[in-house]
Amino acid sequence: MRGGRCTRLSVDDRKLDVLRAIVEDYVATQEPVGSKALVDRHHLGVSPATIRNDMAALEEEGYIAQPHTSAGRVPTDKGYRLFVDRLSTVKPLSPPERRAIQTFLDGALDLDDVVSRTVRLLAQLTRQAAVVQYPSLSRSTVRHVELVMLAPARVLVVLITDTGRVEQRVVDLPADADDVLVGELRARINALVTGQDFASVETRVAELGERFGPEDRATVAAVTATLLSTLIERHEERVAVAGTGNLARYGQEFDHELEPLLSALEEHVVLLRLLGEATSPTPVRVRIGSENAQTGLSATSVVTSGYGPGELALASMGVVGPTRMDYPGTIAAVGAVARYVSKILAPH
Amino acid sequence: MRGGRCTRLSVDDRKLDVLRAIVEDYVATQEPVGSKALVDRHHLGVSPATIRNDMAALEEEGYIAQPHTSAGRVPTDKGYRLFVDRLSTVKPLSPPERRAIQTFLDGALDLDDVVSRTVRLLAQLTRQAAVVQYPSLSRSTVRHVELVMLAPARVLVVLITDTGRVEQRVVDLPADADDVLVGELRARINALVTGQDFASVETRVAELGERFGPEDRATVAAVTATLLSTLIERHEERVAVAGTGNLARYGQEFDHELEPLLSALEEHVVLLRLLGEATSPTPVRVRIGSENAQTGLSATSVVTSGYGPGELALASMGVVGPTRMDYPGTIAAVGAVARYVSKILAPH
DNA sequence: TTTGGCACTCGACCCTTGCAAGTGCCAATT
DNA sequence: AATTGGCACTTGCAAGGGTCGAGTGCCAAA
Repeated sequence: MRGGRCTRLSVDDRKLDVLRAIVEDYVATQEPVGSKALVDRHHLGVSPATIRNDMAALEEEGYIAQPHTSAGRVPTDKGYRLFVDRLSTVKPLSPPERRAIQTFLDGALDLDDVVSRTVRLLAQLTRQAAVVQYPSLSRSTVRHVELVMLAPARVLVVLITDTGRVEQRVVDLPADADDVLVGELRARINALVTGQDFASVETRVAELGERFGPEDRATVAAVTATLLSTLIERHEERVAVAGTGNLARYGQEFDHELEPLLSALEEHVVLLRLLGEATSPTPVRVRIGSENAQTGLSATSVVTSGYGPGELALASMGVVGPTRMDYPGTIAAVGAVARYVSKILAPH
Repeated sequence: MRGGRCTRLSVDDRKLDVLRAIVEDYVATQEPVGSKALVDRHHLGVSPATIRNDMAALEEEGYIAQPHTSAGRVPTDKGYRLFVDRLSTVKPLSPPERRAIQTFLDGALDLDDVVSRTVRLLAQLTRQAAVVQYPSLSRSTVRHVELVMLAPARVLVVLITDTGRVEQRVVDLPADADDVLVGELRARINALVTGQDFASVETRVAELGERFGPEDRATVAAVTATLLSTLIERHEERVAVAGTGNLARYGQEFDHELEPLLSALEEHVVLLRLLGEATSPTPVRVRIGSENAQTGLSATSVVTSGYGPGELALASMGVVGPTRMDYPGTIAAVGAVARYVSKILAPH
């Protein structure tokens, strides 16, 4: 009978098929799925009893589990992982969804607007919570540095990057300064750093003090120190969040764990760790349940993607939801949005 | 017996006393409160039966209601209103709370930092969701306007206010411009608007075009238009939110209404309407349940206060929570934080 | 290797019952 | 007139008990 009358699957192939069916059904219905329901909904050519054997094996191997002795099976984190890695095909977005991405993002005015639109778009498309990291400074180049005197011993430092991002800091100077000194400093800094990327700025600015008289060195040092700390500390600091309300719909399911989840979504430090360091824009990354235990979100899955103009990603964006999420759909949405935003950010 | 052996309350006074007791007990226990429990916990010198009569009267007048025919009484919005207006005394903050406010806010670096610390502080003190509006531009004065050429026909407009706020916009010019023109424009704009408040800027900038040659007028107009729209549109736009997780603790109580609430807390437009227009920093304002029905938050109460350096408030901050909240404590916390932040923002 | 049958488990649901809290009313008291 | 104790009534809630159904594991047969 093996390899017989029709295109027959080998045993292991069918087991994987069963796992896929379990994941799909469970994600759709939110209820433990049993052997009978499985053969009804998917046309596997075998009887429930056969499925039961396969399920027992899958449970043995840790891919599924049963919440109660006599209930259906539920995928484990390990099961979802296998599903994502080997069993799912990327689900292409529907034309309306594609249109939504375009119309939603094309009207963006500046960088802030791009980010805020993106995060709301992601939340809406996936019906989950979305997180978007502002493009990091480290990979951008400096467009302009502006110094503005606020008081005799206070200067506002404004840093403008080629991605249109503006960072500001107030510096208290060790001694009073005049417009001439500040003007000269502004000119020299700009001559040194305009067009440079972050790493270069660090080395170039260091030598700056030598070109000024000893009496001004402290002032120069204060300004450059602030400039550098702005670059470093605000490095990848800011994130935008939207769609937390979508998680409340799953509320019952997270049970009483909703509060720490919402708290975590307000903690930008946690979110940044969650988004991880961006590598290259293309691949979408999935972390499932216990895989992000360090961040205290072991009940959730996270789907992220880097984005940015070139081949290198400037930052990350992603979606946070229950482990029982529609992985193919979410992966497709995050990937599509990340690609589109990257295109928008490309130099024009 | 009236006015007899001890300090006796008149009937109406006792009814109010009963209402106060009901509100306090209900807020503390979250459970409908009955006549027996009332005389046990508060030493009113009368029997449960008497209290029952008073409660019947209070219900008649709409201050309390019973969820089920034979359950205890629960305050209505009208009851809370009376409680807040006439029955509650401001509960002074505990010394640890005062210390927390100081240590938490004193380390703030710049305006962004003040706002983000404030909102987290409020959320922590009240154990509810907190909202803080960034100081509005309209009451601030202009410290400096900076123009930076990004490309021959693109200029970045940066607006710096005396509160340390920085707003930015990119302008596409109708024609190429050179550094000379931009430099002159920068000088003229700053001469006109530095130190002026928003209302003055609007009139002063209008005449600017006349001082330039006809060929440059379109360029000048583009820049000034952006400057004005920045002042107007970003008017009171930004808000910070924290503590949404605290609302999840009340989760059961909001029942399935948690999702729209979380969504509303992400809609800055709604929040701004909620905070309302700030008048003067001092009085704390309370909106209870149905009183803010327009914003779709009729199940919640909102406690707000204006804040800002002078007698006029620059912006508002507040707290959103269930109608069954600890009003005296919340009012005290919001008031104290608003006063402290105002002090920090005062010119130094 | 697959299949049908069968006994077993266990949560979900429904119904009943008892309980406790709370109310409203009334007659008695001060 | 206000207050009080008593009493009957309502009603949600929790506990107990029985049934049902979905699902499993195992085993013998094909």
